[in-house]
This record gives sequence, C-alpha cells and structure tokens, in this order.
Amino acid sequence: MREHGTVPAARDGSFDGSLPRSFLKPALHIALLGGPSHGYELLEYVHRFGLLSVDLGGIYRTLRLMEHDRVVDSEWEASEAGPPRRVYELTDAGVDAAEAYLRAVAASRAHLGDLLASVQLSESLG
Amino acid sequence: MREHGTVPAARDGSFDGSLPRSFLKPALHIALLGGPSHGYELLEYVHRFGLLSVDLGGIYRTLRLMEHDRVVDSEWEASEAGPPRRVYELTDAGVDAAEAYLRAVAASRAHLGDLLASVQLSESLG
DNA sequence: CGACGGTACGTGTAGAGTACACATAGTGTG
DNA sequence: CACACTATGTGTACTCTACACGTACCGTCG
Repeated sequence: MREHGTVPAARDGSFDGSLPRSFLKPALHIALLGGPSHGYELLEYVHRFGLLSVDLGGIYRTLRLMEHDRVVDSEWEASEAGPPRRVYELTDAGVDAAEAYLRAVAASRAHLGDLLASVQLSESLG
Repeated sequence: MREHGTVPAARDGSFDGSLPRSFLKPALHIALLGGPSHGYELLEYVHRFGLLSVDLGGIYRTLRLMEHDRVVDSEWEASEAGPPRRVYELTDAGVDAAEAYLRAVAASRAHLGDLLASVQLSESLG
C-alpha cells in the first residue's frame, strides 16, 4: 500500500473536486476546535473533508509550523495499543486563529458559490 | 502602482478568505463558458471571485497551458483603443472540461460546507 | 512633440512549497 | 519471527508561484 490511502490526486490541473493543499492549515485548526488530537487521526479527519492529496509528512510539518507559531501545544502521550503519540491542542491564540479560519473558509465557500452562480446567470441570458 | 491591483495576499498561512491559486484554471474555464475573452479582462473576472493573488503573468501562462491542452483556441484581435488582444475561446473539449470543473467546484464547495458544519456539530455537543 | 498613464501581452528566475520515498519504532497475530 | 498496522518524523528532487522586467499601442495634457 502507498501510505495510508493517500491519493495521487490533482495538485496539477485535473482538479477532481478534492480540496487543494491550501486548506490544510485551516482544516487542522478547525479540527482541533473539536478537541486535542494527533497526526495520524488528523490525517483521517482532513481526508474526510476532501483533502485527499495530503499525506502524513505534510500533516506533521504543518503541525510543527503551527507549534512554532504558538497556535498549538503538544505533548507525548502513551497509547494503550501501538507507539506513543504526540497530541496537539490549540492554545488561546490558536482558538482565535481557528475562528478567523472559520470566517475565511466561509468566505471562500461564498466565492465558489458566486462563481457557480455566474454561470447560471449567463446561461439564462443566452 | 504594482500591477493592476494585484494583492500580496495569502499564499502562505494567512489565508484571508481569498481563493487559492488552484482555482485559477477552473475559474478560467468557467469564465469562458460565458463567451470568448482575453487575458486582461479575465484577470478582472477572477479577481471578482476572490482569486486576488493571481497576476497577469499567471493568467497568460495558464491560458497558454490550456491552449496546449486543446481546451481553448486563440486568435489576435485588433481593439479600437489600445494594443491588439489575444482572444481565447473554449473548444468543444473545453466546454466539456468546463462542465467537469463546474461539478468539481460544486464538490469543493460542499466539502467546505461539511468542514464548517463539523464545527457547529461539535459546538452543540460540547 | 514628448512624457505619462492606461491597456495589453508575454518571459525569466529566485525562492517557496510539495510529493514521495525513506527511516524508526511499538504492538498484535498467525 | 515475519508481517501488518499504528505512529512520528526527515531528505530532497521537483514543481509552481510571485514578482520583476521587457515590449508596445493609444489618448491626452502641456
């Protein structure tokens, strides 16, 4: 198996409806609003929301970047089964950032809606 | 002036709600569903839909790529005022591609909706 | 006339960002 | 004891982007 179901998918032009990499950081912030988590679990989370091309390497690097920016704290946690995990949790600044990302994601979604609407409009005209 | 209002904007982590570069090709396809157009006008179109960081260089390179892929044809056209324009028009294959992009954009929009919804859910629970 | 600003097209390139492969390691199962 | 799964992390060749730059036409203001 490649690496936990990572899909080749669309960094180029093919664009199959999956979300581009640029949404990874927002998605991680938003995921952590739901409570602390670790890299492997976060991978599954972001995959559920269409970030199919993201791999674990990208997750860990982004988490470390976020920690450097003080939006998350992390600590090691032993798991009953399997190797220990590094668990990430939003700081207060992180919660603020996550809320800003929520607004930004909503804005992006609205832009996509406008783009789609522009077609209906020009179709109904001609 | 910098270059026709191009905005520094968010290729990194800031992510202000503008759409990432990855939506440029879809947006150009969708724009051309409304009829033939040229680079400079297309820049204004994509800016209206939140692709703020896109500049003319990116537009031209993408259009040439699309022409190479046979999804658009282009020809020079004299304009009454100003220099001649290269006008782009979707080929039949381009129309198909544009419709596929419409579906893909709708899917992306749905993913963003799901992401936003996941928060409401966990907030109402906790 | 000549300078300037706006329209318009296009390229060169340093630097940023990514995908993929790789390295490491604990645990359960056949 | 080999294999698969969970789990974290790094190295690096490659791709893509942003920004600067080059070209050129037209109108207008002095």
